[in-house]
Amino acid sequence: MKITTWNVNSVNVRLAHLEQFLKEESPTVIGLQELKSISEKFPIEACEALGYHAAINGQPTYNGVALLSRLPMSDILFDIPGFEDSEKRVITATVGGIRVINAYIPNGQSPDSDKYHYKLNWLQHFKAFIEAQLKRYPELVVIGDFNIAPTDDDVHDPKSWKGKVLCTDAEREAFFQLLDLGLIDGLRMEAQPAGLFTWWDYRQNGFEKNSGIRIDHLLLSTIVSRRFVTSKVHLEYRAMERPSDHAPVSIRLKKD
DNA sequence: ATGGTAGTTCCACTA
Repeated sequence: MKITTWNVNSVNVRLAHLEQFLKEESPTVIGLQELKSISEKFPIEACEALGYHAAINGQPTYNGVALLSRLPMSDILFDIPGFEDSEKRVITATVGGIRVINAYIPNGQSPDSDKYHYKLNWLQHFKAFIEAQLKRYPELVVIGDFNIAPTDDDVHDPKSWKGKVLCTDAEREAFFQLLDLGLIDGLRMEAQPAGLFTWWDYRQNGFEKNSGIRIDHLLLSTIVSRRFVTSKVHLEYRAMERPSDHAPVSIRLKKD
């Protein structure tokens, strides 16, 4: 089983890249973020033609998330139940016995903005949601664009990022509170070389210089983590012509 | 300290 997360930064602009990824990498399930599309304009036929079922939580202009799966999806859940939020950031489904929560966590803009407080508050509700889901579905993964670089090892230049949004102590604390629920950072299950990132700024040739950060994550529940085989950041998709600013990130699991 | 790029929408806003 292969599980992928990818912030595509507009699903319609990135459709050719997405189709190539589905063809060549054939993930069992992929969580997409930043669709920037209403559900009605999601390229569902193109995905179905490649053998994927689609569950879509779209929104005009901003946000929007979806799950594509080779296997049928069940118990599909939209957003965070009981949390009033006009932004479409979460979609959850059960695939092949695994509960997959796919999220686009708020960016927060800057620590002195209202959006930053919205982010921290959002994370508290997200934590409660994961906790409840874990009780019901112990075989669970949380994937997506977390907009948090957990440690300085996840940042190309920790000095310049210190105290900036995505790297503040409060955001990192919220991230580790998610792990404290009983989740493991999938990409840290095996030793990694320094400079392992998933997002690079479009500006200043960020990717060419590998001045990136690691903000896209796959968190595995204890039971799922026992099936871990390997993980991969698909750098070649960030190196393409007119790419998303995020690379797809995958983990592979043993059958049981 | 600033501004660099990309996507969408109505030309500013978010990232």
